[in-house]
Amino acid sequence: MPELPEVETVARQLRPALVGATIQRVLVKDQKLSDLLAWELEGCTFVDVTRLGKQVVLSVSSGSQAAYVAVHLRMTGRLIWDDGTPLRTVQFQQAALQRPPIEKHLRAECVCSSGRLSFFDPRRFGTIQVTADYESLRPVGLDPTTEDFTERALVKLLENAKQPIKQWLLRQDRLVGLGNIYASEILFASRIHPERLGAALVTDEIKQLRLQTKRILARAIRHCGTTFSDFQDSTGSVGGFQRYLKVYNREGEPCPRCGALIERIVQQGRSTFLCRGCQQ
DNA sequence: GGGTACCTGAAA
DNA sequence: TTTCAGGTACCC
Repeated sequence: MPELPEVETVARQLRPALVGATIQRVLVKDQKLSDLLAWELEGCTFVDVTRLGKQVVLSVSSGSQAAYVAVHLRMTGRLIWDDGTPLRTVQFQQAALQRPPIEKHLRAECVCSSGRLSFFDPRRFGTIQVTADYESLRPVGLDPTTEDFTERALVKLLENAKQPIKQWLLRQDRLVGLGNIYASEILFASRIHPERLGAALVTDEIKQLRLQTKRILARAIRHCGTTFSDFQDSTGSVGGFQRYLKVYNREGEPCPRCGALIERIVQQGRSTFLCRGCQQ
């Protein structure tokens, strides 16, 4: 589920709730996450929640000791804070369309003084890593929401890109944070055909690519990672479902820009959506 | 680089 | 029943 904006949203929403809470007990329900137990997290206090790439990083400390719990949600992970007030499971809008999390999918839990932080993950792809070295968690790819994502930097990264641009955008060792949905959306907004080779893009296209990447990510973050729906009302109405997405999951629908039918192609085993009218 | 594997559940 | 899923580590 989560690409950069969704992970950013989770981090932002958890931060104020979690900071200051002290961990009393750590429960691990899924053996794959048992590394968690090797750390003495009981007694530690949450001091920050940040995002690194697509990971949510929970910073904890106990006296002078610091540790960092890096949670990668992969496809279906969810981090939910429950402090007894009405449960805000709506972390980002896609989540609002999911069922509420169920006990069967609870993989790990952190019981705190003021509430509990639960990690749900039906598909069990999610990972949790703990380290004392924050820098070791930093991804190699460039974060496109930072100032370092300049036109020059993108030009440089694309110089040797022998892959189709869509596949290249998904590489976390180049840019971090994009996933299958935003990659299609960004290429549509940039009017670049997803099968163009990265190294073949011309200056104007690279300009657009950078601009649209920044624009789309910023807007998505502003909307709390509202990738799929634009539901605003508390009734949970999904009338505006998918209004935000221009091409993703819209095969056969008319392109909102030129009216041509949106197509779905498969690249490296994954769906890409495009408009041939707009993306030559 | 390109398939395949990892898992489970929802939808076709 | 089959296919698909917003991610990535691992194999050749």
